[in-house]
Amino acid sequence: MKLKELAEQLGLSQTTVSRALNGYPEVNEATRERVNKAALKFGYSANANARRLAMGRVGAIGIVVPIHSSERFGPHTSEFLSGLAERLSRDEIDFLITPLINNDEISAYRRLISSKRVDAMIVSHPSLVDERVAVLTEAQFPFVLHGRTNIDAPHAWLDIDNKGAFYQATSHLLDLGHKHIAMIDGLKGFTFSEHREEGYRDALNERSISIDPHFIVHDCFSDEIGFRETQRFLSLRPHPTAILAGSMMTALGVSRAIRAKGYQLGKEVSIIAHDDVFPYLNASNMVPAMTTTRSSIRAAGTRIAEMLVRLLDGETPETIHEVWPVELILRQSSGPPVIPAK
Amino acid sequence: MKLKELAEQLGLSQTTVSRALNGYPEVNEATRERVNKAALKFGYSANANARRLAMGRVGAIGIVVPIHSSERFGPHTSEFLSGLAERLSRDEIDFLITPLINNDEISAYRRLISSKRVDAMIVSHPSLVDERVAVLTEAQFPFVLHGRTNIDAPHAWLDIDNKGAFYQATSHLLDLGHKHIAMIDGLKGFTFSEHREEGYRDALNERSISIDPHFIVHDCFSDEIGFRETQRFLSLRPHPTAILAGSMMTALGVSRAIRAKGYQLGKEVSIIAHDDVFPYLNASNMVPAMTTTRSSIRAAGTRIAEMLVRLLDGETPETIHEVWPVELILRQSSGPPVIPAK
DNA sequence: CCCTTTGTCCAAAGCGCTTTGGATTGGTAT
DNA sequence: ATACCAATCCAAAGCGCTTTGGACAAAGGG
Repeated sequence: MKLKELAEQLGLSQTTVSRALNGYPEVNEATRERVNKAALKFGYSANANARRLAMGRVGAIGIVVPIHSSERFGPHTSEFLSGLAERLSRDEIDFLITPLINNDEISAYRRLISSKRVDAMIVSHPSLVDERVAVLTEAQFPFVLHGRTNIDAPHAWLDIDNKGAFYQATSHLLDLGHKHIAMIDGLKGFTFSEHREEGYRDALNERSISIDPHFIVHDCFSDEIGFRETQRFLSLRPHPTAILAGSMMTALGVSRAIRAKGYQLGKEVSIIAHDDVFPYLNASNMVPAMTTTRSSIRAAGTRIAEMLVRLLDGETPETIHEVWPVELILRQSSGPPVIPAK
Repeated sequence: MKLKELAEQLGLSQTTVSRALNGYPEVNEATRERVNKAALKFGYSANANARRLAMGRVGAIGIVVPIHSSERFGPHTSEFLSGLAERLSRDEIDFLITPLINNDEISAYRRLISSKRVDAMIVSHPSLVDERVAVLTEAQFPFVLHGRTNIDAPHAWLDIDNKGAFYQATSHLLDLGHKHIAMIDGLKGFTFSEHREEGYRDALNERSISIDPHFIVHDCFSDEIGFRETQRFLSLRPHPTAILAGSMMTALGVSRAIRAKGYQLGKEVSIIAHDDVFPYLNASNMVPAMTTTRSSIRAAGTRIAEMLVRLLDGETPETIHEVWPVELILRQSSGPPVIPAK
């Protein structure tokens, strides 16, 4: 069933039917109702391609997901997308996921722009100087950045206070009396990793505690990395009495390694993890309950969707950005250091 | 830059340029090369909407993701999508995710069909008699089902042998001497959950062991459910000496509860989990290493993408279906039951 | 009673691409 | 020479929708 046929059925012109369906004012309410009823009855729904061709607007936003790299389609991404979806579905905007294979991100973004298949894009995991952001702003293509980058050009973004989070966590451990604090951070180069490290370093520097490079790891977030690196940490002399974990996945591995060594969490070795709030992995349910810096990545997705809608409604990107504070939630996995009973 | 302009630049007709770009034979190789170069130089890339409108083909497949329900956008979904992406990106097919809010699945599928925005769809988590499958086959819309359903109409699907997996796991536990085996399965109504329960029941019936309804739980897959239900199990008299967990998330909670009770995994209480193979959560890395029934959901995604491509190439759905066997991998979390030292 | 306004509706012109049905050319067979 | 064929290229007709620029009638103002 196409518009033309529907119009014929109703004895109206395509124009009127189209307008009725799209809520334009210049059509009689009675007519509109008649049209709506008929559309429902015949199961008519506009051909999206034709519609977009005619309007120039698409009703979809684009996301490029690298599928082979380490920041792959993991639990963070899916929580984030889930949050996005929550808001975007209200406006019937769906999203187009372009998987990236050859790792040529920039050209993937370029193609997506010129193919006119999306109205806007979301870019995640920025580096300190992110070329994608540069390309998109230059092309005047609307987008929201999840994270921060140092590119000058005005653009919309939302980020959490990663630096503050790790500063807080580190300071808290220092307050508890820890002198040797290790960190398993995200991959080098990403802004969030750098910011976290900054927070960590600032806290240590503030107390004039020297920073041991062996205590800093940059890698992907996984149980395995957490386990392996913690084993390494614990074999050092002196070993760290507290570990910052960049994600809950990492934290699982860290906890495992601590326990494997016969230590108790929050006693011989403390741990504070960053928690993106996964519905299936709850920090407060762990044993012992895990102290975390907490910020829902899902909520961030929802908010970013909100920003995107504002952007598409014509709001200027300059005014759209937010930094979310991160709360430190004290639970049992962090406590004053205890000398291991030898 | 649009086709017309490019054609003018080249002094050719739109027809020729279009054909050159799309690899049609009736254009001189020299001309084709000239066109390709120019396209590259001017950064021309066809407007996807116009192209689709003209061709009737889209270059995207659709997925409806319920975002509020329990089978939400979780780690399973993202691993699966990741697998899909791996294969689809080769053919430059991207996917359109339609978030579902009001839970009116059927009409979401209907809209997606009639809006002509996708060439095919993937449907996941079927129930025993799945209405979506019925609607799609009736509409003659190409799709691949991830899982199985009892709908007669021929359709393409791929499923793992859930029944066999749980039959194997249960039998193994019985071989070890367990008499009281509990199961935390997926939500009631989904085919995979039902199949798993069948496998479990068959194994028990085969040995004439009566089935205690208190030992069977249907719920979503999460750490929390695993923990809570295992606590409940362990408070029963007699309590189960082995627990089947439907997912690795669940298994985490189960392990936690077992340990919290002061029991050792594989001793007082054994556990076998179904492992969908998450890159960030490795069964063999756990302590003790976890016995699992193992089948990569990511690989399934890739294979389903493959099937989809075949379907779009005109292959008939009748011939496209596969059941994947599931391997039981014995590790340390399962062993003969040990009477708790009271 | 004529003129303007307002409320409805319509015909037709795009949107940018693919594809059908030729037209043109140069070469080969008759 | 004539006819025929293959190799190239092109003009124009869609694809199904939105939107511009009126047309037409009823209503209101003088």
